[in-house]
Amino acid sequence: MVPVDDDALAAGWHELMGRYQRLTCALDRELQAGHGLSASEFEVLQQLSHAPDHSLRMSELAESAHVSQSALSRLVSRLEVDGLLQRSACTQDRRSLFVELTALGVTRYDEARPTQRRVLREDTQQAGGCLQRE
Amino acid sequence: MVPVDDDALAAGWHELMGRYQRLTCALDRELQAGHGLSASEFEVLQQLSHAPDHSLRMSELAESAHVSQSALSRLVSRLEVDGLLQRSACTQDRRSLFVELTALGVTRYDEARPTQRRVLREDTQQAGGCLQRE
DNA sequence: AAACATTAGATGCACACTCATGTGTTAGGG
DNA sequence: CCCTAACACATGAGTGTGCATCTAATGTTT
Repeated sequence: MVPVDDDALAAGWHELMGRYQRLTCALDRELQAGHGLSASEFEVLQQLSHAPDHSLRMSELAESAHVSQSALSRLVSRLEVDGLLQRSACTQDRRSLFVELTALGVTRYDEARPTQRRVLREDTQQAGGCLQRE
Repeated sequence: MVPVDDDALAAGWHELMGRYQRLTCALDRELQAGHGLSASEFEVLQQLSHAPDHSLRMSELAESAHVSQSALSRLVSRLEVDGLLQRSACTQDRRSLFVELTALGVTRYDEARPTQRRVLREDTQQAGGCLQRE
């Protein structure tokens, strides 16, 4: 077991916090201005767009989009009002709900994706950001 | 210039989000339960404790703790009520305020630090977490 | 010196989040 | 079967945050 220096760990965490704050802030600003989406909302659309049939259970979606259960419930409500996705019952387990991207949701995601990618790229270049895997 | 794959960038960002959410959640839970501090509040105490005279200007503190100006203003108000720190005027520039850790604040930070380090260590081990620098 | 621009910090407001709990559904004993 | 536990999601209450704006102090221009 490699001995891990606590202070190095704290420094790493501090750096992670910084990068996260900076990126979240930039993404929120640009996605909101350009497409009326928050970073979390974009992330939800992204996970759905990568799912088979553009559809996932709420619980699966919460897991894969790194959003809490209650936050997802409200977030999905908002996006459903906007017409970007829709909930539908799950006949196998009536406790579950499926969330499915609408055509409008697909379009909105496709429009927003270049913006998100651009922000990520800009930050990575400017900050020597270590987003890519080693 | 190395060509950067947009999808790899997005994957890296997704991973960063996950690690941040997981750690923030764990830190908030444990620090709150054990010491009545949020992760942000702990971070502020930490920056102050590493500063000369345990004292920083609000603007410096906001920068180094990765907290927005308005969030810091309220956060400092809370911690001041709790007696962990105190604001004091800056005679050179009366727009600025100094924030200084009180004895109680130092104590509280020293108590909380092992908890924070433990959470970081546990997460790093469990998730192969890449917190340490390369 | 007067007028204007800039900066530091506080605050009203709207909003998203967390926590705890409620409702309805499914699964597992006794 | 019935009763209880576990689960999926929704929701009310409380709280922290961001944005825009305000006040006060400083810097700059003419």
